[in-house]
Amino acid sequence: MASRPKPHDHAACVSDAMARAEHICAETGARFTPLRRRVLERIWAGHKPTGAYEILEDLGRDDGKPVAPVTVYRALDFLMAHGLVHRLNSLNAFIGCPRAGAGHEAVFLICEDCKRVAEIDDPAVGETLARDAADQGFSVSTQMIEVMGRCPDCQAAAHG
Amino acid sequence: MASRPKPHDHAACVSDAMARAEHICAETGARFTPLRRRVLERIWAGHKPTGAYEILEDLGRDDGKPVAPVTVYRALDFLMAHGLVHRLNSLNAFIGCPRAGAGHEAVFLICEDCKRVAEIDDPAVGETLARDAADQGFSVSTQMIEVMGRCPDCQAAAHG
DNA sequence: TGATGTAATGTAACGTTATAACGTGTCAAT
DNA sequence: ATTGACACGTTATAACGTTACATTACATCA
Ligand SMILES: [Zn+2]
Ligand SMILES: [Zn+2]
Ligand SMILES: [Zn+2]
Ligand SMILES: [Zn+2]
Repeated sequence: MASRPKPHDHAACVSDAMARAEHICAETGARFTPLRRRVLERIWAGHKPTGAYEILEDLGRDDGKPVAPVTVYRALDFLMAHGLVHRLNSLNAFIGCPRAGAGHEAVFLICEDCKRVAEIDDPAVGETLARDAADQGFSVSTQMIEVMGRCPDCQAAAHG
Repeated sequence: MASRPKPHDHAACVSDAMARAEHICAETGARFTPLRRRVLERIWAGHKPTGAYEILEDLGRDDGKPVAPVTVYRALDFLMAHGLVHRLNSLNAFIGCPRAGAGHEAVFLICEDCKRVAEIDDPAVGETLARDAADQGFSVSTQMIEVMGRCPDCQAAAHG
């Protein structure tokens, strides 16, 4: 509790993300419907990996009317297709992309303690993998790189 | 169908894997029980990613007596703990490790067409990731790197 | 040998994650 | 108004994974 390295104005962080989404959808002619907006908002709200059923429950809580799984998954598919969220395969969860729009190969640093995720983008990683794949005659379409470990805060908290 | 680049003597490939498993378990004092052996055999049999329930059904078919999911998962946990199989998170499936014993950070090349998987091990990838993580003050415990794309055979088959 | 402790497996129920199949509403272009 | 594309609703089911507790196998030692 001593230091707060990054104040992280989360309200701004969320509204930025929504504005970016709006912009991207407008550009591509994609329909950023209320449902999709709500799902994206919900994902950004906690700023950490969020399960589909977690979203589902929250949407249902918001306005009584229960939501079906498929509804959420469809929205998630849309958001992923437009690069607005990523799926974390090791967690069966989704997280907002802080660099939406840039068609990127991301690397995720997932804290095993607090579950927070940092998305970094080192082109060298993708290049190395592409080269390795090419050596095998393998042509790459997409990558999934998830690194588990401990974030700085949680290391400090464990003050080991 | 024209060329067969690698004849791949699969019988030998499987029996090698089983022998390695035997050896590793003997060394570490782990019990390579009949159940665990059957699960590992089943995974190697197809030489491609195999779902837990696929294994489950085959075990049940073998000797009438149905097998419960938990039984399979327990065996899989054991096999993973001893580095004999890997889990492919993007497929919810398991595959035998061709380099069992070496505690390694593997990279998986997964063919989206034929589902075959090549396991490669380029230390540079892990090093780069570790450095990237360190830059963020993040300490790495494990990694998961899965590359989707097309294997040489399937590229040839599509003769694009 | 039989008692004892530990690891492995059996059994039943349950929980979580994801998709299939088909119907209805919405909206814009012709 | 008709058409067609797309989003969303509804229901059911598939696929994946775990909890809790009972039983059995196996080694160790009194
Ligand atoms: Zn934020
Ligand atoms: Zn943390
Ligand atoms: Zn083989
Ligand atoms: Zn292939």
